[in-house]
Amino acid sequence: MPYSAEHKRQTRTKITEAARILFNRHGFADVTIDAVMQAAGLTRGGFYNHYSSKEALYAEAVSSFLHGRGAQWRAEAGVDPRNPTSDMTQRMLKSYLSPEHLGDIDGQCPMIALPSDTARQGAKVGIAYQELLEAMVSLFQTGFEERSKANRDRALALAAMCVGGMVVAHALPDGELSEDVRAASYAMALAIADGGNSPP
Amino acid sequence: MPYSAEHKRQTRTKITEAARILFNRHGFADVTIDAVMQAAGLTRGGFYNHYSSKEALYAEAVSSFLHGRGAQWRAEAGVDPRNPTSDMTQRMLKSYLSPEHLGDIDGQCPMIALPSDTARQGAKVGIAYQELLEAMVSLFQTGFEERSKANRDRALALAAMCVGGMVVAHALPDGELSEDVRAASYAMALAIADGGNSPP
DNA sequence: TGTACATCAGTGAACGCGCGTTCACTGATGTAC
DNA sequence: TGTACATCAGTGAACGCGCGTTCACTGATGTAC
Repeated sequence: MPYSAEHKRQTRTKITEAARILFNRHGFADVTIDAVMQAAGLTRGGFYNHYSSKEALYAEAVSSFLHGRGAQWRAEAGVDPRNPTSDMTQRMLKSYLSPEHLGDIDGQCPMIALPSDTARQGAKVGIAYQELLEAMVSLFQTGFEERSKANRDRALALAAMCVGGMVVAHALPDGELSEDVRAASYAMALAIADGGNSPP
Repeated sequence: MPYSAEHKRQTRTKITEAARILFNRHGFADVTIDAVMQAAGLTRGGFYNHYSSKEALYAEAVSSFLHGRGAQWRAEAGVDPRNPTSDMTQRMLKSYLSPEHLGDIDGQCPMIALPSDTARQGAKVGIAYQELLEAMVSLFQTGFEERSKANRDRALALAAMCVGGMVVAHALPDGELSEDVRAASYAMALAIADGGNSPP
């Protein structure tokens, strides 16, 4: 069995990672298979040894964020849901709604970079998006002391605030307004997180 | 001067409106000039009598929402910023974050349907997006009694909550989770709007 | 009032280009002996 | 240990298709007389 399975796995990861970055930068339609393979140091034809279609690649690129770039990013922020600290949610919000995250197109959470592409792709892509959201919601829930319907709703709204603040800031060309939206969203998210079990 | 200016203006509006709906449904890349012109009851070639490029059309399609479908939609919701009532903000939130708005792909606010397309297009598109956001923020500010930095921030965060809740709900394939996000965002938005001048 | 004319919105064929995907081939590598 | 072999990851040319845009032409309509 020439070329170990490990070798193939690594190549596939290189492709996925290159794709994730390019999709973040340019969106689904404006990224070509050729560009992805070149960024991964390979040539066009080999793509179909690893993925059955461009859409399948897209789904995995979104999905890969959770355990790849996203995990690294949580580690840097000192956020670990399996070992929750009292300020975990605050750390998460600070990092997610930071100017650095907004400016880091390549490393940005795909929920921000790709929502409208995602909404129009096939089932696999939607599932990948949902995985990301559920991870985020679950993290917020872990940060709350009590597990209740009210707190789940709070976690969902908090996730919407995080994604919404960044999506809007990202779409605005005016840097000042963009920054104002980000900062206001961050402040409001903190307030929501600090609030009691009932909405503010 | 054959064909009155009025006639040309009407044709242009037909094209823009057809485009707005198709872009909402399928996104920038997956809408062809041919499809737009057909939907407007015209043929491909005439397009460039009205617009200089597909991107210019896109910008105007986004922009047109404010005084077109969006104005109609505000009227139906009983929201008029020039004649503010005490429950204007509540009405706005109820309508924007409603299940109906979420399901109405064709008539949906472009801030929800097209954010990632928008972020990657040219300057005109960004400006159009910003117009929509500013209109929304301004409406929320009008609804608040006092004009202050804290209330502007509250209006910005509220807008982020509205867009975020809908964008996320829109991207999720699981109808139940999608509905939970929408409902939680709506409840939280109401709480934010009802709160005092300080964050909750 | 009626008619010739000029304009330009609209038509539809054609152009050029790039992309997703396929395919016959190559050659690096692990295995059998 | 060394060598022939089989496998399949990777190559790069080619295919087919569709799209944005251009262009020469048509014909509906307002105006001048």
